Amino acid sequence: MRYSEMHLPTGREIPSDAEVVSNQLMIRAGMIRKLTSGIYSYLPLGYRVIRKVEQIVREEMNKAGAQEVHLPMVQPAELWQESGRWTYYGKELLRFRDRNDRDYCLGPTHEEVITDLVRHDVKTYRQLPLNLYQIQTKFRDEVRPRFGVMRCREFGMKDAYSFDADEAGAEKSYEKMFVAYNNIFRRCGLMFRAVEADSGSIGGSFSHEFMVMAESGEDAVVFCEKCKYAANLEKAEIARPQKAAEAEAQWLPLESVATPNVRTIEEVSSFLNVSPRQIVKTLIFNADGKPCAVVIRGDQEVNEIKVKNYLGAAELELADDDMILKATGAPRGFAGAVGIKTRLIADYSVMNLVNIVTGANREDYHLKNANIGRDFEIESYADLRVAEPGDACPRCAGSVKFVRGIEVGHVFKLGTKYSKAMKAVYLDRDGKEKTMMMGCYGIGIGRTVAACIEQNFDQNGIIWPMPLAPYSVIVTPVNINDADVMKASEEIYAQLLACGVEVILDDRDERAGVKFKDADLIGIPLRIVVGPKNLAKGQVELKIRRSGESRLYATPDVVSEVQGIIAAELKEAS
RNA sequence: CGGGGCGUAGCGCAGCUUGGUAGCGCGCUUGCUUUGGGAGCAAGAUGUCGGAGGUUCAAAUCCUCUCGCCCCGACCA
Repeated sequence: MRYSEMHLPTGREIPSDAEVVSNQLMIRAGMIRKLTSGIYSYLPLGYRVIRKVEQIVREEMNKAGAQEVHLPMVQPAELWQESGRWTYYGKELLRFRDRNDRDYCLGPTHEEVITDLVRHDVKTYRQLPLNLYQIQTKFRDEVRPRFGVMRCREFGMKDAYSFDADEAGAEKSYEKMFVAYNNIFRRCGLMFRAVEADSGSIGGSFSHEFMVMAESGEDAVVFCEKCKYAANLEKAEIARPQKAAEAEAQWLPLESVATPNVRTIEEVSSFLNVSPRQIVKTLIFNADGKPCAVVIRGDQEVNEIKVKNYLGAAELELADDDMILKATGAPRGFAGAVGIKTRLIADYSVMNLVNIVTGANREDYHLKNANIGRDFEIESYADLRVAEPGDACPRCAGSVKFVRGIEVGHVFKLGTKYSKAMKAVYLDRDGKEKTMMMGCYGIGIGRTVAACIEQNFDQNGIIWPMPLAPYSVIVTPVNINDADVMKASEEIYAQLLACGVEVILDDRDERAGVKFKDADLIGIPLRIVVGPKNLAKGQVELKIRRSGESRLYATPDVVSEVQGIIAAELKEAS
């Protein structure tokens, strides 16, 4: 394409409301424009990159045996009422009415629609397994959109849904998608990691997120240096410690101490001059309306997702002052394990503690030397805390480290959550009606593009990996008023086009500096600079965006050289 | 939803404290010169100062309300 004819509005200034690099660069490079909070337009350059990702996704999904469909974005309330999500989904579901006063929503995801489709058309085990996918616009009315297209309200997503006759089949479908996702992100030229993830209320033991490693990532990833274990911090397991030998001999007499207005762990620690490791924190949670106390060592944090999963609660939040008062008989800040009137579960971290400091369930008092088995009993011990760097790996003898990541894909087994609620059944070999096993698999297309930029940029702009580059090459005549320079540039451009290379000819009447800056900003991997001095010697310059390296080639050779580089880089990522 | 910040030309910003009818840089238009890392000179165009109401002889500036955007938190696929 001729640059002079392109709609490619690049900008020198960093937009004032763009926080992360990818967002700043996407705006400056003329890829996107914000329409309103969390809603973006893609301009020609940005949309080309989107289509690159989509194409890779299509190829790998098709290769994995999935078939592409296109489902409606506007969905009737009835379907969502059937699955139970009309009430459950909350405010993120954008609802509206049509002229006949019927309720609809904009699809934030498509389990309902796909399940409705499949239950209608699939009647026998002979039609299974089935995997259908689409690439489509989703709308989620995010509380707080941010980071440009990384967390926005309207976004392009590839979502796939698998239907299987049984658990073993579902397992296989999941595996296939897992492999396909690895292929997709590798082909996109990304540094990523598949990590174990919380499957939450959706259920099922298997769930993986595909994380692109980037400092700006919203998620923390925990991984082991020795083995392959990697998990989202939300999910990261803590190994169960050994129960220490009985330490009753060390037990000191229980003691009540006045601690006026001393509530937090820090306050208790300094007031009583004991380490937070010797204090036990007692948190009262409201689990579906019922109180439950969780105790954990004072220096550690409770992972609410673990608590929620452990209790099997639909809703979990910290109890309000009223519930705390009822459960403990004391105001916030003095809850303790001894004599509490609720269920009491404990994190592993308190298992081997003796002579514990804890709240007294009495205003302005704490207890010293509380001991499990003498002063209070724990209903059960579980892994309820947030992992920390240096924790023992739950799978091997190593220890874990933390990195940050951007979630670009998520695969999980749904089981029969939707098929059961919506009666997606089939007749099995034995003539019995059975419920289909489902899986669902998502990839954020725009987010993948943004994540790629987060991993590939420098001070001058974006550095596209070849597979996602909107154009592979830009031909830059240094001066369009020099007839020889223009003639050579046009020839190279025409030859590249003829070879099917995606190429820009920067035929603008701009100074060389401007053209170089723009080429760098939009991140074209290869640049052929045609200037009068080199041309006089029959040469042109080939500059590599990523390395900054530049080499001179005889004019007739540069086209094949470029083709070679492109082919090699695409192959490397395949 | 709680806390904070910001809305002035396409973009980035100043002006507001102390009211007097709007400015800078980039970009844009025209001309001349220049031409290998965001050129120079000259001449231009562009604003209901987010909106509504109020105070005042006079409001970008002060007051009230309202809308939008951003950040932190809460919440959440």
